[in-house]
Amino acid sequence: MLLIPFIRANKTEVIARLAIKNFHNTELIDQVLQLDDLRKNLQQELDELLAEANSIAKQIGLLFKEGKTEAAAVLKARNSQIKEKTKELNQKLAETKDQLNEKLVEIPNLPHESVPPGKQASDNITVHEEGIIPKLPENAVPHWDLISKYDLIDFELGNKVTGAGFPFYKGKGARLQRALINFFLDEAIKAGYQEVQPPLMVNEASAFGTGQLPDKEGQMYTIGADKLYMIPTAEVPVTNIFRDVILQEKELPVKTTAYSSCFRREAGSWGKHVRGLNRLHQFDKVEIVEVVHPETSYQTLEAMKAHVAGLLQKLELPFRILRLCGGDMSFTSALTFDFEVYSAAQEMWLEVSSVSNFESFQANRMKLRFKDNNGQINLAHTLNGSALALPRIVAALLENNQTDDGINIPKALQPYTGFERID
RNA sequence: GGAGAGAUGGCAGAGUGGUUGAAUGCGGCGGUCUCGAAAACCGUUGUUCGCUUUAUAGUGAACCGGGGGUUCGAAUCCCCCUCUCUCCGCCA
Repeated sequence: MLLIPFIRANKTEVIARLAIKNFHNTELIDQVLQLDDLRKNLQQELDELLAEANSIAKQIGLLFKEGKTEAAAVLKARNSQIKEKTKELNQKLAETKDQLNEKLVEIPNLPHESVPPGKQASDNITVHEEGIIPKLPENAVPHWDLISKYDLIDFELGNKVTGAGFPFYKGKGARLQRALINFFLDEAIKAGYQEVQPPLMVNEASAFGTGQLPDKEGQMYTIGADKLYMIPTAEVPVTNIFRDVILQEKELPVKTTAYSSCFRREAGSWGKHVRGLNRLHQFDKVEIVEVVHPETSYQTLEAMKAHVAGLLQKLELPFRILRLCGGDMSFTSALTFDFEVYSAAQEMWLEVSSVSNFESFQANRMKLRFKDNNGQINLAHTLNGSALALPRIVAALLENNQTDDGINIPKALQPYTGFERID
């Protein structure tokens, strides 16, 4: 969430920049500022009363020691009255804080100045494109046909055991998955990220910390009996490692990578865009997360992009990078680049990674700070990116590398798969 | 799941109603000493919110797992919740 003093000092700019994200609720901004004023007034009033009560209580203590019980009784009565007032004020203050927070949390992050305006995916800007789109054989087919031809993934079985969108990976299909996970993790470790294996469920506070709550409750699977949420991405448990943490400046940057299964309800999507591996309820992903000094977060964003691009180059996949427009960006992001690979048989670009700088938005929500060398406490910046999401990578690998009698595995991956071809 | 014990500052650990934001030790930071370092010694050491002609300053308030209560006054008494540990049961 945004800092109130910042909103107050830059109200016009805040409104203008939120408009890029198609957020036009200026009333909400005003309400936040008004509630904050009220909060301050109540705080002041309450503090004064409490100060008086404290001093009287001390006097009573002294009077008792001197045996002046009558004088003490007078003060006691006075303090009882003050106490009634503080109770009232306290309640008002708590209510005001709740209301303020409720509103504040509804204001999205400000987009970076380089974010183009726009309403939907078609307004995104392609900033980079590389790799060769392969010429497929005459009888080339989409990955779902290849998957059944070589018996790599069983959707029907997943359907039986769990439901649509929860496939079984089998044989070389399963081994390809495992190879990709190890490849991605090893590359991340080489780039200086520390590996963690996070829990696959998180509590409410964590889901709030990274911004899934209160907004996107519907996106997550919930474990109602235990008030837990299945993670939609490893970003959630990994970033929340740092919730309520004050780091030392010299500890920055903190670079973390994690492999996890991800669970997304994604209700209401049908058609060929969700066919095969294009969209699943459970999928695997390797995520990279960084906590950095505010001054270096945009350099870090570039480094993360380079890392993701390197992975796709090694996998020999044609890809492009998009600068997301205001309307297509997430609530929490300040600047996001999407990576899409070309899936040659579907003749479609598939999103395989999203790399974002959240600046201090998440950090403010989860109170992730660092103490600088002058002893000052500041909010850190957080970033994350997929490096990479598996299913669509698998789809593109299968389609782009198909031949009449098999599928070739890219060289970089062969040490991990232990085989060079699927046939 | 059953029984018991506990939750205090970065860590360890005192504190059972009245200048206790909290002894002491360790760690951290600054200094003295030293060519330098170690040792020793001295000093310092949390977070949040408010106010003060925004001040690496002053001042008020809050915080001893979380929430509520008793009291003029609570880390200290009472209630609820959460978590941790030990033993038993179960289990990979």
